[in-house]
Amino acid sequence: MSEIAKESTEEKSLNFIEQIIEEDIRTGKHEGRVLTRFPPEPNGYLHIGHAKSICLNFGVAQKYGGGTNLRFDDTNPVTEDTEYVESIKNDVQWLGFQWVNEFYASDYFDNLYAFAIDLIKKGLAYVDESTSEQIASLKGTPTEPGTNSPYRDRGVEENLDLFERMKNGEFPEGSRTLRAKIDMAAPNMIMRDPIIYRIKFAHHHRTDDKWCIYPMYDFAHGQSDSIEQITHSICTLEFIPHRDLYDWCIDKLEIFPSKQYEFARLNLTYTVMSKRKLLQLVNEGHVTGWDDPRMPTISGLRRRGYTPESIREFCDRIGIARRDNLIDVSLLEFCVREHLNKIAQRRMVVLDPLKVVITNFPEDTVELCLSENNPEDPNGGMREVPFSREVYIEREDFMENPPKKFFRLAVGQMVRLKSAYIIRCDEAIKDEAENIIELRCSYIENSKSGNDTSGINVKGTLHWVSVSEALPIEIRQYDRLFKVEDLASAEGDFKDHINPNSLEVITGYAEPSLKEATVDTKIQFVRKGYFCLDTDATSDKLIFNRTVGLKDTWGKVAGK
RNA sequence: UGGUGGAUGGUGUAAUGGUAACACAGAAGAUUUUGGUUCUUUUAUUCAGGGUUCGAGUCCUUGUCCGCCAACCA
Repeated sequence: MSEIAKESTEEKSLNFIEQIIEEDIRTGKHEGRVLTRFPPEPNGYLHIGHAKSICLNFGVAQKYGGGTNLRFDDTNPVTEDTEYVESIKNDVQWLGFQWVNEFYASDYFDNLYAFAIDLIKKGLAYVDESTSEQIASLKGTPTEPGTNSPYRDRGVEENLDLFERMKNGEFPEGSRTLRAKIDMAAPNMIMRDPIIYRIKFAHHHRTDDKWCIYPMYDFAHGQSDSIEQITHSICTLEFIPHRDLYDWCIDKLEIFPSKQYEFARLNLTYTVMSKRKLLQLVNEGHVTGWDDPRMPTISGLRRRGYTPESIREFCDRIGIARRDNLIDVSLLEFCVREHLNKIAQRRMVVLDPLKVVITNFPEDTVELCLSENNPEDPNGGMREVPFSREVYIEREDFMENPPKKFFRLAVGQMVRLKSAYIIRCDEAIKDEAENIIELRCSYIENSKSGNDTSGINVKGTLHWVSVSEALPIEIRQYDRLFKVEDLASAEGDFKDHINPNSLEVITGYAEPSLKEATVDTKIQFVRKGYFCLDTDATSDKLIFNRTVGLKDTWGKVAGK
C-alpha cells in the first residue's frame, strides 16, 4: 500500500464497530486489547459474504494492534467435514490474512461439559425427556407464552445423574436434552429454556467417537469466545436475538465477558449467498463444483481470476453497517477491473475470427512486431508478435454497411492493426450464402508501429493474430448465474431463476506467447476482457476463463 | 399484530445538533495505437406527519414500510 493510500484510509470515517473499539480503547476496557475471531462452521466453502466478515474481523484487529483467531464452529458432527476445514484455511490465507491461533469449538468440549454441570448445580439447567414435538408445542408462540416442561423442576442430583448418563450413551438419540432453565414466558423465544446439549451418536471429524452429546451453538459460541478472551465477537444481524443468551451464559457461568456485535451480511445482485443453496447448486449439478468460476465462493472467484486485492478493495468499499443491503455486482466487477488493469499482461486473441489477406504483403514472410505488455506499467516491457500476409481479426470489427461512427473496418476504410501496420480494406469476399468469409486488404508500407512516417491518422485500432502462428485455445465466457437481480424477493424457488446461458465455451485464436501462461498469470485479451488460465488446462489444451469483460461503451452505443 | 433491529440519490456508505458528501451505476465531452485506462462535466438523496431548537438526516413523538426470531442448524 502506498503512503497516500494509507493516509486516505486513516482519514476515512470509522464504521460503527471501529467506533465501539476506539471507545473501548479510550476507556481502557480489557487494557486496550483487541482480539477478534473468525468462526466458520466447516460445512461448506467460504463465499464473498464470508470475505466481508474476514476483512472486518482481521481488519479491525490489525488496525488496533490486536489479532484474530480462526475458530471452527464444529459443534454439529453430522454436517461437518475436514475437507471444508482445509478449504477454509486456504481461502483465508489466500485472501491475505493470518490468524493468531487455529482453534476448534470441539477443543472445548470438556470445558463446555463442565460448564453444563456448573449450570445444573446452580439449578439453571435440567434434563428434559420431552420429544422435540412436545418441546416445540410447549414453546408457545411470539404472542403467547410457553408452558413449563413437566421435567423442569427435577432436583440437581437427578439432573446430574441423568446428564452423565446422557454423556455415557445410555439414552437413545433424541430421547433427552439438556435445557437451560430461564423463562418460558420470555418475549425473546430464544430465552424460553433453550436446548443446550443434545444426543448424537455421530462421528466427529476431530473428536471421533469420544462424545455422543454435543453442545448447541448458543452453549458453545459465547463460551468459546470467553475461553479465548475474545474482546469483540462480531457476527451478523440474525444473531441479535441470541445476544441475550450469549450474555446470560457468560453471566451465570461467571466467565470472561466477551461481547457480541452484529453487522449486516452481504447480499449481491444476481447471486445467492447461503451455504445451503450453494451446496444445492453443487449437489444437483447446476455448477461443476464449489470452485466453479460462476460461484460466489472464494475458490470460484479465485479460479475465475479475481485477485485477493480486488476482493479486499470491494469489502472496503461496501462498508459496514446494520441495515440490510443488496450490493450491485458491478461494484465487484469494477474492483477487479481496477486491479487487473494495473497488473494484467496484454495479449492479442481473436474470439470470433474473420480472415484478412493482406494482398500486397509478401507470402512466406513473418515479420515480428513489438508490442507493450502493459501500457499502465512503464517497466512492463515488450514482446514480439508475429505478423504475416494472413491474419485473423474479430468478425464484429468489420461491417458491410457501417454506421456513421464505426471506426473499424469497412470496404474503403482504414484501421491500424495494433503494434503493426495500417491497412485499408479493398474487398469483402462472400460465399454462395452471402456470408463474408474473407477480407482483402492492403497495408501501408511506411506505417509500421514505432516507425510510422505515413502521416495517416486512423480512428480505430484492431487486435489481430497471424493465421499461421495462431494458437487455438478454449475460452469459457461466463455470465451471471441467475437471471433476477434480487433473489430474496423473487417468486418461487431460487433455482427457477438460474440463467441457462451462464457458460459459453468457444475456440479462440491466440498469439503464440499465450503458451507461457500459468494459472497465476493475469492477462488482458486486448479490447476483450481479462482472462486467466483455468485449472482444467493441460499443456496440450489451453483453457481460459473470462474473469470479466472490459467496459464496453461502444457496445452500448451500437446496441441502441 | 409479541419481541427485536432497521429506513439518507438507481445501489452502497458518510455526515456523531451547524453548507447533505464520497464511490459505483447512468449521461455528456476531452485524450487515447485497447470504443480500455485517464481527465473534465453532469443527473439524482434524508420514509411520512407532528414537536423541541436560532438551527434537525441526527433529539422527542405518532405512524408507515422492511428485516430477523417459534431447528435436538450455525
